[in-house]
Amino acid sequence: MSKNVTISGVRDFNLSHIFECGQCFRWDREEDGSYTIQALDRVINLKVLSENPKEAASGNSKKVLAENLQDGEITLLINNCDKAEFDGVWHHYLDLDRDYGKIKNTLTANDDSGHMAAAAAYGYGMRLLQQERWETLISFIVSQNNNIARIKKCVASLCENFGKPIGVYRDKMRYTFPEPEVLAGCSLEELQICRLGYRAEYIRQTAVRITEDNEAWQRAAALGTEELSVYLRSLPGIGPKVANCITLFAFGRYDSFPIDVWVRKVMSRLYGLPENDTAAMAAFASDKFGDLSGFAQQYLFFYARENAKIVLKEAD
DNA sequence: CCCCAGGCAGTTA
DNA sequence: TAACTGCCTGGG
Repeated sequence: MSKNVTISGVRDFNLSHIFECGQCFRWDREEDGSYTIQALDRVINLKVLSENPKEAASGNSKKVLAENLQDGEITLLINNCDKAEFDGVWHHYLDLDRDYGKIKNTLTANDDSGHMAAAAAYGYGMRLLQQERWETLISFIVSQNNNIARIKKCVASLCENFGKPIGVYRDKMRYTFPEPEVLAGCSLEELQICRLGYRAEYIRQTAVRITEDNEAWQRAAALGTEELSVYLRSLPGIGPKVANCITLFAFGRYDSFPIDVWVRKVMSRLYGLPENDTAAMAAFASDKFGDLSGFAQQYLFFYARENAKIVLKEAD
């Protein structure tokens, strides 16, 4: 509890944009604005010590769409973690080696509509986390036809009921994400303790598949993006959207472009593509965003969802 | 009480 | 292959 480490000179880093853009589900926003994160069989608390002066000066950054959200350096305070652990584990998890300013510039320069520029400015400090494969796979099966509040509860319940305790932090016992063999050994009734609904059967069957043919699962990481996607979609409960989330969030395939209801709205109402033509949307992303499609998707998704009334008001 | 949430799978035409 | 529909659950 007393271990601390500070990291200064961090650019393009905004806690709420990173954790509330829907890529991960095991975090809690604390009263002081810090975030407690559970991942990699560990738990830490992240706090931003020095705010971007320009953003702070703007008063309410949520209401400002563009100019005021320029880059600035912040200092991170990480609790329950020492320097060695941060360097060895969390630095990579938080994707701190990547230059997001450069990514935003490239995406913006390739889109003269101005929508990408607005979305990237709005989502200032968003980063794609380098998440664990197995946890991400199960979490996004849970996510289908579901809302974020309930997804978080389901995932937390899976950990509390079937994970291993890793100690008390901030007055709560923390647990690891359950291993494939554990979920594979659960009956449907046992899994339903977590209120997973019809997704319980998908999770059980997928856990069984991955346990029984673990080699295929291990080999998947070496596959090309399309072959990886085919493999993932062969697992119960994984369709095109969930597969794209997994390749993007857990396998670092940044050419992935998950198309969900929000991205569909953006593509149709901002970029003028036919509402139901996901193939055209995928082709558009591939052409316009290329190897940076995943970053574009996160900026656009977050921008649309947080500003639905403003951004998507035209065409009802 | 109704609507629906970051879809998927099975069934029709 | 495109369109249609049911699905667990609980938040708003």
